Amino acid sequence: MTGGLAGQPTAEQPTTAASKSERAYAWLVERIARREYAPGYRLVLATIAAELDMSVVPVREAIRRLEAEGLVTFERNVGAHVAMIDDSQYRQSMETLAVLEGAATALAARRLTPADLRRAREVNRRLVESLDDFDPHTFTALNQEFHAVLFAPCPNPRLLELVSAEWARLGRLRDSTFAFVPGRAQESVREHEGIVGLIEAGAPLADIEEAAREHRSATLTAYLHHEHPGEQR
Amino acid sequence: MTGGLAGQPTAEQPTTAASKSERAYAWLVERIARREYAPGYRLVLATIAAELDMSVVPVREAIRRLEAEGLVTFERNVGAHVAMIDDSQYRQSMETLAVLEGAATALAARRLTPADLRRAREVNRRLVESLDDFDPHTFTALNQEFHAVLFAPCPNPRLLELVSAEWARLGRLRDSTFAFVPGRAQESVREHEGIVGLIEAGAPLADIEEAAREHRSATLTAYLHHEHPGEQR
DNA sequence: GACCGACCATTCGTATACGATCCGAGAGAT
DNA sequence: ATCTCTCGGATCGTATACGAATGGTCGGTC
Repeated sequence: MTGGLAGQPTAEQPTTAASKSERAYAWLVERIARREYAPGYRLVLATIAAELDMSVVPVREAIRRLEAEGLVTFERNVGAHVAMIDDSQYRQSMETLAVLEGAATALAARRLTPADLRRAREVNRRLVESLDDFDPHTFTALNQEFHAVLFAPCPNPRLLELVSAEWARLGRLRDSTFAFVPGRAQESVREHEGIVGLIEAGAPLADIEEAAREHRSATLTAYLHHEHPGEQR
Repeated sequence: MTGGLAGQPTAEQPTTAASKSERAYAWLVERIARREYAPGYRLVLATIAAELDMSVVPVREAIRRLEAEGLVTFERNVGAHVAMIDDSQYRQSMETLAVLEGAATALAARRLTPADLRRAREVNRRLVESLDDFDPHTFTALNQEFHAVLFAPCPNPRLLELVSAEWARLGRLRDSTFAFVPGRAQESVREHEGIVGLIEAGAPLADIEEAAREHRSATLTAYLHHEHPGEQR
C-alpha cells in the first residue's frame, strides 16, 4: 500500500486527512449530485473500489451511509442502486419539508437582521431576472439559496439538519419541480416577496410559518395538478 | 464461520435470514435501549464481535448505521461511544418533535375513527391511573402510545419516520422528562383529553396542530424551568 | 520531586481471501 | 419450438491479517 516508496518523509501532507471511506462517500455524493450516476444506476462495489484505487471495504461503508441517508437503496446479496423517488415519496417529502421549513422560518424570523432581509430580496431579484430565460436548475439553486437565507439564523440546528437532509434526498434525486411546471416559478417569486414582507413587518410567527409552509405546499400542489390533473387530494 | 459442524443439513432454518450486520445492529439497539450500554459507554468493535461470535466487519457496519441515526458518536481512529445528549440538543430535539408531531397529528386527525379515539381515551385513562404510584418509565411508555395512536393514520409515512427516528434518539438516550418534573404529568394527561376533544369535534386542523405542538413544547418548558429556573430563553 | 519524552498495548482502518448467493445462458427434454 | 433444469460468472457477505494511529505508562532528566 503506497509501497514504501521514498516520498518526502518530512512533508506532513494532510492529504490523507480524510479516511478512504469518507473520500468514497464524498465521491459518490458528487457523482449522484451531478447525475453521472442517475437514479436507478447500479452501484457495483468492486468497480467503484477499483476506480477509487481502494478496496471494497471503505466503499461498502460509504454506500451503507448513503443508504441510511436515503440516497441509495440496498438489497441484500444483490447490491445498491441510486434511489429512485416515485411520486408518492416525492409528495411526502415535500409535505414534510413544508412543515420543517415553515417552522424553521418562523423560528428564525425574529433574528433576521435588516441586512439579511436585504440579502433575501437581492436573491429574489435575481430569481425574477432568471425568469427571462428560464432554466430550472439555476432557478432551483437560487430558490434554495433564498430560503436558506431566511432560515439560516434559526436557533434550532437540529431542525436545519433535517431540512438539509431532506433536500439532499430530493434535490439530488429528482429534477426540480420547476422543470415540470415552469408556470409555478412566477407565483413563487411573488410569494417570496410576501414572506419577506411579513417578516419585516413583524407579523405573528404563526402567520409567517403558515406563509412559508403554504409557499412550499403550493409548489407541490402545482406539480401534482400538472402530472395528475384528475386527482383531487 | 460456524465451523463446519454438521447441522441439520436439510432443515432450511430461515434463522440466517438476517445478515450478521443486521443482527449486530438489532443487538446493539437492544442494549442501548435497555441502558445496558449507557450514554457515554465505549463501544469496542472486537469485544462486541467476540460476544456476538462474528468478525468485526459486520459490527463495524452496524455501528456506522447507528452513527447515522444519531445513537452513537464515532471518532476517527478512536472509536464509538453511545451518544450523550446534552441539554441543548435535548431542547432542540424536543422542539423539532413538537413541530413534527403536531403536523402528524393534524394530518391524521380527519382519518381517526371513533374506535381510534376510544382507544386513545383508554390509553389516557391508564395514564391517569398510573399517576397514583408514579413511575416515569411506565408513564413515558404509555404517553408515547397515546400519541402514536393519534398520529398513526397520518397519510405521510415520511413524517412518521422522522418522528420515530427522533424519538429513538431521545427516548433511548435520556430518561423521560417526567422523571425530572413529575408535576408535569398531571397537566399532560389533561391536555391529552383536550386534544382528543378537538379532534372529535372536528376542530380546524390548525387548532389541532397547535394544541399538539404546544402540548409537547409545554413538557419541554417545564423541564427547562425546573432545571434552569433562572433562564429566560 | 515534577516534568518531558519514548515505548508499548490497545484498537481502529483497510487489504485480501474465500464461501455464499443470485442471475442469466445454454443444454436437454417434451 | 418452447420450456425447464443445471451450470457458471458476477457480486455480495464475512473472516482473517496487518499496518497505522492513539493513549497511557515507565523511565530519564532538570
